Amino acid sequence: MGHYTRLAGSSSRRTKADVVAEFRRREILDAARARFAGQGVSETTVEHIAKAAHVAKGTVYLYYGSKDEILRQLLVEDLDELRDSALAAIQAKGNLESRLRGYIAVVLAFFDKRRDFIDHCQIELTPEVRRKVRTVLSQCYTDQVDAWHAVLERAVAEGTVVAASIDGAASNIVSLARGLALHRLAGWPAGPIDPIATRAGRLLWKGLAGR
Amino acid sequence: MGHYTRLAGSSSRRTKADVVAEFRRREILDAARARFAGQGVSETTVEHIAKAAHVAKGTVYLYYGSKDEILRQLLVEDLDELRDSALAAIQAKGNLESRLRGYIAVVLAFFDKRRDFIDHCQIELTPEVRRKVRTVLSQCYTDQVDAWHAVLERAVAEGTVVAASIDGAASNIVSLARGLALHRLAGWPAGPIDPIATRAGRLLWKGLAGR
Amino acid sequence: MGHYTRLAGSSSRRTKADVVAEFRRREILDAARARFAGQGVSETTVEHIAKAAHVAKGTVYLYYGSKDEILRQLLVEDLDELRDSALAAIQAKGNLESRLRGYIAVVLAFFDKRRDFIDHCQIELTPEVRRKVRTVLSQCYTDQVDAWHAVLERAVAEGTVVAASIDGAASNIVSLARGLALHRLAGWPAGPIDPIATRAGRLLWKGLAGR
Amino acid sequence: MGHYTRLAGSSSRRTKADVVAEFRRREILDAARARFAGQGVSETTVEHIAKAAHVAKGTVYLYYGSKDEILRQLLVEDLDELRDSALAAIQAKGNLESRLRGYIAVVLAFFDKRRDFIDHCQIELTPEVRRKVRTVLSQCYTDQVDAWHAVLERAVAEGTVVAASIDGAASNIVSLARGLALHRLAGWPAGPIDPIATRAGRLLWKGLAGR
DNA sequence: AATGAATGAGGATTCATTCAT
DNA sequence: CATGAATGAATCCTCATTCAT
Repeated sequence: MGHYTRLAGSSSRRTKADVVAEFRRREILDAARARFAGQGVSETTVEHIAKAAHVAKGTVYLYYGSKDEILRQLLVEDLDELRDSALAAIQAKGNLESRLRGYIAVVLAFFDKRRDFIDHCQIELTPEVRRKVRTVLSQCYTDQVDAWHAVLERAVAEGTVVAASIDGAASNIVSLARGLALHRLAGWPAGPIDPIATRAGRLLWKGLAGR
Repeated sequence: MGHYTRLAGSSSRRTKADVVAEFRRREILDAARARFAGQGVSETTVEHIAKAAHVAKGTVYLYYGSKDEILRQLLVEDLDELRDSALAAIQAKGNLESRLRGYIAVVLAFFDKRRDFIDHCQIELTPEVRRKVRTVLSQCYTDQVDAWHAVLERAVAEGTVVAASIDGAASNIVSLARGLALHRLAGWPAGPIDPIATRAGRLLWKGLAGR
Repeated sequence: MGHYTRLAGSSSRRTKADVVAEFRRREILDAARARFAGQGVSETTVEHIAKAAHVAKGTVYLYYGSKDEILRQLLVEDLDELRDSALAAIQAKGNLESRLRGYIAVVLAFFDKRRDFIDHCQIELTPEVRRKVRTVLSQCYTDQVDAWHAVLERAVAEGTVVAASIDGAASNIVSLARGLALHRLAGWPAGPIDPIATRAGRLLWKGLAGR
Repeated sequence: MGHYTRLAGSSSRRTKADVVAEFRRREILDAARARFAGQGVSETTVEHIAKAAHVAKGTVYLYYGSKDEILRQLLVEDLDELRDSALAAIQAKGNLESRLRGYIAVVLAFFDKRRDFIDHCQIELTPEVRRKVRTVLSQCYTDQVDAWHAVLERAVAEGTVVAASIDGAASNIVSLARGLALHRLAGWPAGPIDPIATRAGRLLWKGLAGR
């Protein structure tokens, strides 16, 4: 709102002021991301961001209307990047299997890269709570993975499932479930669960049992 | 910390005091969850929780050491519940496919039930920012799903994939990727991406192509 | 707004808490008046007020919603007091001249007493406070004018005053008193009130009674 | 302070620069008055003034040392104008009653004209400005009182007015005028000035001439 | 055990003023 | 002369936590 929104590459010649402004915006954004990632969003003060960007507190407000606006910008930037690279992978050359593999890899890589920042945006918790909860959370998944693993080994022994399939399969099962759940969260309201589960189950089943 | 940690059903006879204490703890926890879900964690003050639990602010501190401790408790409770019901589903009777289906359904149902709370814990954002970001986030997924859908339809036309498989498959692919990513987030540090992507890709591929 | 508004002498028995609360409110109000008078409204911070009232900053907000609310309260209190003592003087026993004299004296004395505070308030209110106060201020004058009007009409009926004189006379009386008070304010320090009141009273009396 | 203080009409030839400078000073002053009147002194930022004067913020500081200095200048200008027109009315031709009437009318008219600005200044000055202004304000009144005093002494000499009346009478006249003006300020909007001036003038006249 | 008044550190935001261009 | 980006001191208000009753 009245803040610099003129993006780079705007039509006419870029004045020196434009360049400086853009530099500042980037500087502030990068500084903010670093602090958010390093110590969490709510633990990061505008003062921190300013310090990290080597400007005065007031200067931050010259370029962004509020701390929230900075965060918003950051999130939107990230999601844009994720979408772009994901789409590129999906539409890449090659057969379906290689593209599936490539896609998964791209998504994982993105999360790896943004790891700290996403991690902090993930949960509105103070660092201490986050640490504490992470253990429990991790255990929660591990337990599920272990359980599936046991189930799958038995299935192999019984010949229901081909041995080659089960490497990492337990993890895939748990991840798919969680992914679907979060997907619903974002797209709420959503339809009934049953058909979703049926289709996901069938996909996994065929993936495991298949030849 | 001197706070009540004795759980119900502890060995000896429960005194009336124990019962009251446990009642209070439940009341506070429930009140906190309701407020957290309703207005976000950082927007919820201890005063709010106390009011909702029909006790005075000081009383809250008699049962929990801090606001953070309450949140922690809540998260742990939830994760415990999730784990228990997930394990039950995994180890249920029936063939593998039905258990896969059942497991997915249980996880989705859990997230549905805790939806508001999880949603607020999901991101350390003010309500306004969250609203704003949700749109972008949603679009980000939709774009990926759409892209996969297009790819799959072509694959069906080419006979690479059986038509029956593609219902909901795009969504499954995207969800699996995201689920794996978050899984890594929780379990960091983790190994290289490639084998993970390869296995997940193969699973999906077989699931789609299979018979 | 949820703040203590229960006034003293409220119906039922006053609890100790009520007493303390009222004491605090008085303490804060008095401290605020002292600081406002001493260094101006906008130069006085909430911290200053708190310090002067021997409480913490937060405590001030326990009793008043904002700095403005305190100022408003103070102004309303003063105007109420001015109105009450002015009306008493207007309706006092005695002949018209002595009452004119008495009234002027009361108004001057009030401004003398509140001198510093009024002086600063003349000058520093936020638009919102000003709006709010204007109503009360206006009423304060109107009440005095009305009271004089009633007195004068009776005087006309009794023949003490010529009918032709009283058009606008009430307004002139009140205005003269206020003008004198402000005049003193500007020229402080000033001499004793009595001779001023006597001369102004005589002038008005002759102006009203004259031929 | 090194700031432009040279007034128009200073001895030597006015250069073009002088003209421009004076134009800027006027522009800034007028802009400031408009904003102060429109939204209050403390709600008006230097940026607002600059915008309204069609110059940059820095330019304002080229002509005035501070926001306070602008306000001071404005107040002094006004008081000068008030004094000049008041003195002219006091020393006008005509009998005493008509001059009293004229004087009151002039004062009321002045306050009407400056209404918004005075209204806000009544209320928002920093201690420093107030100190500075008080001197000028005081002088403004004193001048009027002195002028009336001279007039009255002549009237006594001519036998128009009884000697006994004039003690403090000058002060009463000025005070009544000011009181009426402020009264109008509080009760705005108000009717025409003439009847008010006529009645107040007659009251004073009778009060002075009486018996 | 329960209360809620008191605390005060902490943070977002504003804006008068400076100064390099 | 003019500009407006940069500064950072200053201020209001919130709220987790304590503690006397």
